[in-house]
Amino acid sequence: MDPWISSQPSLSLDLHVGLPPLSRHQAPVALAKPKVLVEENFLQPPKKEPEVAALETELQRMSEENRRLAEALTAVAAKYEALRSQYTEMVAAGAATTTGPSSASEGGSVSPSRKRKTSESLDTAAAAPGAQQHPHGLHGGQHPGAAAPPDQMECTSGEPCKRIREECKPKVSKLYVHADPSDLSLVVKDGYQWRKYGQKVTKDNPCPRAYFRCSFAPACPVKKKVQRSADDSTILVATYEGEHNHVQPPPAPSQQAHDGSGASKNAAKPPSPPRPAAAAAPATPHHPQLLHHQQQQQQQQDVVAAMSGGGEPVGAAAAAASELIRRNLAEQMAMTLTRDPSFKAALVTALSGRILELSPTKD
DNA sequence: CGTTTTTGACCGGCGC
DNA sequence: GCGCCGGTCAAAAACG
Repeated sequence: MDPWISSQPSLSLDLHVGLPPLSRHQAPVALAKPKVLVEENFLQPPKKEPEVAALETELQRMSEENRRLAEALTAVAAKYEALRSQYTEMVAAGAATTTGPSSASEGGSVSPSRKRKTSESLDTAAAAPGAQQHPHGLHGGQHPGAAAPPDQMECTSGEPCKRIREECKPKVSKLYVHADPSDLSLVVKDGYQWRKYGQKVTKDNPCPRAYFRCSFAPACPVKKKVQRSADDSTILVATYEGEHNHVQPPPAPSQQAHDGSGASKNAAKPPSPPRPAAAAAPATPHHPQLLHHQQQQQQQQDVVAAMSGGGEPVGAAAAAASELIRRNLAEQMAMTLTRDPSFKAALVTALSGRILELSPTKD
């Protein structure tokens, strides 16, 4: 019987547990826990109609599939880590051979502070508290806060340091955001709080470049440069340097007042619509890690384009490479999501709410 | 009144 | 050595 069930077409646990093709790689881990919730709260009714049985079977099947996918994901992650460490070693070896033992060689001749006034060094000292322990932290990867800004690496020599600094550039990412042409503000909403500390007109671009610093955490080394594209003034190019060593600020009730350089007081500037504005660019990410993934995606797509001979007809090999890269990216994004505790919590909350909503006892 | 933005000046890197 | 240029500082102004 259970008229409730038959009257619930949405009983299908319509939480997208039934993975669309694309999410096949990302769902397993994230859904593992909520699935338990479902089983505990949901399958207890003793009576099992055929539909329920079918659903249960389906659920089990998906559980199995999820497990398989989770294993595959783990394997891929392991391979990725191995490759990454290989790459890191190669880069380190390259730096060692071209520059020698670096920092020690010329030590001492450092300018005590590259800043102007003498008191400045305090600033950098305070800005690198504890967390910045990775002298050669090549792209901190998934470790938020494992990144030391290039300028603050404990390298005290001249050239070697420079070279290493350049090789650590991967931590610089770019984000292209489509902005309303009438909106003159250089505001890129990315979920963080930014404080503008400078603006400059650069040579190669008539539009001024704005410099932002993360204002949420005083010691956060992340900097952001925002400038309109020289080619298309409707495109804002945001360049991020470094990685946040703190959690993302809680989502503001009124988002528009929080990100983008504390735009709350930009009365002189036209009020930008709260909409994140992301037509030409990957949608404004609320998770900076996603942002970085998007950057990586773009970079890797560029690589693919370069591999294909830039302009020449793309061969099957390039297409295959592109496909491979897409898959890898999807997997990386899935890993990022599944590692994010807040994402899991949100998922659990959503599932719980949904289940309660559907529950026959709720009435 | 506290915080943020503006903006001119300063500093260091780099090319010539 | 010199000049250009990008990045940053910091005082003053603006804002809520």
